[in-house]
Amino acid sequence: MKLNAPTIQDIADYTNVSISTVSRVLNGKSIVRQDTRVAVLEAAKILGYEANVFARSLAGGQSMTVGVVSREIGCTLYDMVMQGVIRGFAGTGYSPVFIEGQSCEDFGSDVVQKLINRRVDGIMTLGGDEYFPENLLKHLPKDLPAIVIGKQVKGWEERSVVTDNFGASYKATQLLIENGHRDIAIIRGDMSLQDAVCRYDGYCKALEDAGLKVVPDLIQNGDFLAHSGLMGIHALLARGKPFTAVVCGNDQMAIGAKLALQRRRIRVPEDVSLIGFDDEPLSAYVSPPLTTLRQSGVDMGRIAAKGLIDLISAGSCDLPLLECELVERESVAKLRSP
Amino acid sequence: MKLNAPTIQDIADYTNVSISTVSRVLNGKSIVRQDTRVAVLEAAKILGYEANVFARSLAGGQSMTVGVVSREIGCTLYDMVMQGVIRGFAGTGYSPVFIEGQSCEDFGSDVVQKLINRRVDGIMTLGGDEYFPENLLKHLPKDLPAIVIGKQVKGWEERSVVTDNFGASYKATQLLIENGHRDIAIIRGDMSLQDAVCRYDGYCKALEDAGLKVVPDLIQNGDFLAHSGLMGIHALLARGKPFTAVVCGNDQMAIGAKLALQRRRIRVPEDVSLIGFDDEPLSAYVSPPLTTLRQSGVDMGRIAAKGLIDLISAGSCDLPLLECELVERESVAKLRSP
DNA sequence: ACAAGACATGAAAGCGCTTGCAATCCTACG
DNA sequence: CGTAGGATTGCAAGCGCTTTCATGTCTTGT
Repeated sequence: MKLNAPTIQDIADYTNVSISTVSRVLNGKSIVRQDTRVAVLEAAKILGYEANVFARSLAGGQSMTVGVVSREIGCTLYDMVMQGVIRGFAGTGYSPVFIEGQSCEDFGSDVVQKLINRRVDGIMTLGGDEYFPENLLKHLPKDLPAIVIGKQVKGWEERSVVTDNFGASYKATQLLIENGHRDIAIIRGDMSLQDAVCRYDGYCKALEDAGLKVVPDLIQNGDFLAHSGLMGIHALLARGKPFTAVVCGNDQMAIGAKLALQRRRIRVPEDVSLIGFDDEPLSAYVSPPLTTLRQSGVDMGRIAAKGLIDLISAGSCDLPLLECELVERESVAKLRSP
Repeated sequence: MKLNAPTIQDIADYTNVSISTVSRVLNGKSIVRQDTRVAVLEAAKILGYEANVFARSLAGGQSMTVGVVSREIGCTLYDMVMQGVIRGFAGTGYSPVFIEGQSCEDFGSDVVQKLINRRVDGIMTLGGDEYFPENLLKHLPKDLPAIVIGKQVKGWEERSVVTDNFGASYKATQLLIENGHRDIAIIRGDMSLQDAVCRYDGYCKALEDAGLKVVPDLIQNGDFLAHSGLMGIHALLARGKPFTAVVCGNDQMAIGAKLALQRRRIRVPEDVSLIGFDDEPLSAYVSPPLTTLRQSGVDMGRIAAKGLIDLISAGSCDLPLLECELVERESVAKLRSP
């Protein structure tokens, strides 16, 4: 527990070279003779050297910290993404610093300034609504590596990790259609968030491709929380327009919807089929177990972390479009012949 | 978006004092004449000065970072605690740095060294098993502010934020007893974690206080995940010892248990009552809605963050013992007269 | 064998901030 | 009015590391 950790000076003494040389081999960017390099590296290992992040950063090197900026937190998926980010950076030497955005207007300059003051080596944004990552991104120094998670932003396709919400929702709706359903309702998530609108679009497209109509009375808004799923069913029912299936913006709402249905003595899936989104840990254990589309927030976070590190160190990264896996459980059933 | 943020030098120039003086007023620890102080502060505000964390830390000041060290993550509650911690530090100037512990043996010196290298101003530990926070704590420099979350450690009573698991579990069991239940099973959480054993102890005590026996055949181990709740019911049932209620180590397991029960055509709560722990978002929406004990991980995190800041700046903190609130829903019913 | 490069390395100047020590300025007191 | 002693402030030395710029050192071509 030495409080005075070894410095490059120690390594220099040990190796009989100057600290400049030590610095050079440690950074690996300049040319150093092979044997010197080896000697220094060895000394570093023996001495248990670990760079002082503060000194390094002060001197103009990397700060080894990356900024993670998110709009207000609260959505389960993005909580998981943050976990993934934390784990993704664990052991890499980089530490994520979280910055929560407040006002949407000033989001740009304000936050960016904070980030710059912190001397972050890169940033990532979480989630997205109408303005969010864009406002910030446009204020960013163009050479600051950045990755956006959870929103498709024009010009950032290469540097974003997003799940194919549209495609997944399309698949979900299609499953319902294949099971004979024609009157398919939807309880949408918070439409100010891109995830929600993509999922809605997928639903519409699937309907259209099957020659079905999108009927306004079967569209209900929610906010991604269970309670809005529950209320959504009541609202849908109140309209009098019959339906035999509903695609929900996420599992939380699906589970809320399920409860509302069951409370009304409407059986799931015998009377109406339900499909969710996310595959939360509990979704497999409600009754009936929820059919859903699996998406892993933790993985997104991990992938993003790796991507950002690549971007910082190599100048480029290779990010996949995340597909959702359809998890068929018991909340979807074939439409009974009327 | 000035990349060259104002420095104390700028303030010094602006105010016609030396940087030493500026530094002194900014740190507030030394004596500075009132009017100088005011002038400097004003200049700082006008210039939009924000301290360079790296320089400050390098020079021996605070690093404005705190270490958050946790055993392997994965438990929902502690995920929430981390969220709370992040939010708790948001806007305070301090940034949490997360360190995940690997091997248990070396947990002490190894991690502490990392922390020291990072020059953290304080640390907090998350969760606890047989050895965890202790091993680390004993290697800590005695003057490094620290707070332990989620475990009661001798000598750290004043500096820990823990929920009264024992009391809460006692209450849960008592509720069952009051409802006429006598054959009360328990599905415990991962007993290597203190939370789980405290809850088990509370269960035992409540039983004993009511003149009931703790019967081994009604004790089943789980791991806090839903699946273990499901398996737990099967195991319990297989033993042939009848029971009319089961207290579960957390909501996840309770929900798993519920599914297993329903699958076996055993009704909840008519045939067996169920009580969980945590009050997860979904727990109110399963059917039947789960009776449980509410505990807020986010609050724990927030409280801990505030506490640590107090500890760092004031040298002391005042932390409450968190009580759990009994949330009565529909998974517990009076025992039907046989 | 000699000069021109190509290579390697060292010296030194900071990065922005804290702090021990010395210098300066007041105040009260004799 | 002179001065001791505390209140304020300025100086300067780093904290550990990156990065020119300059100095050697070693190859090669002829």
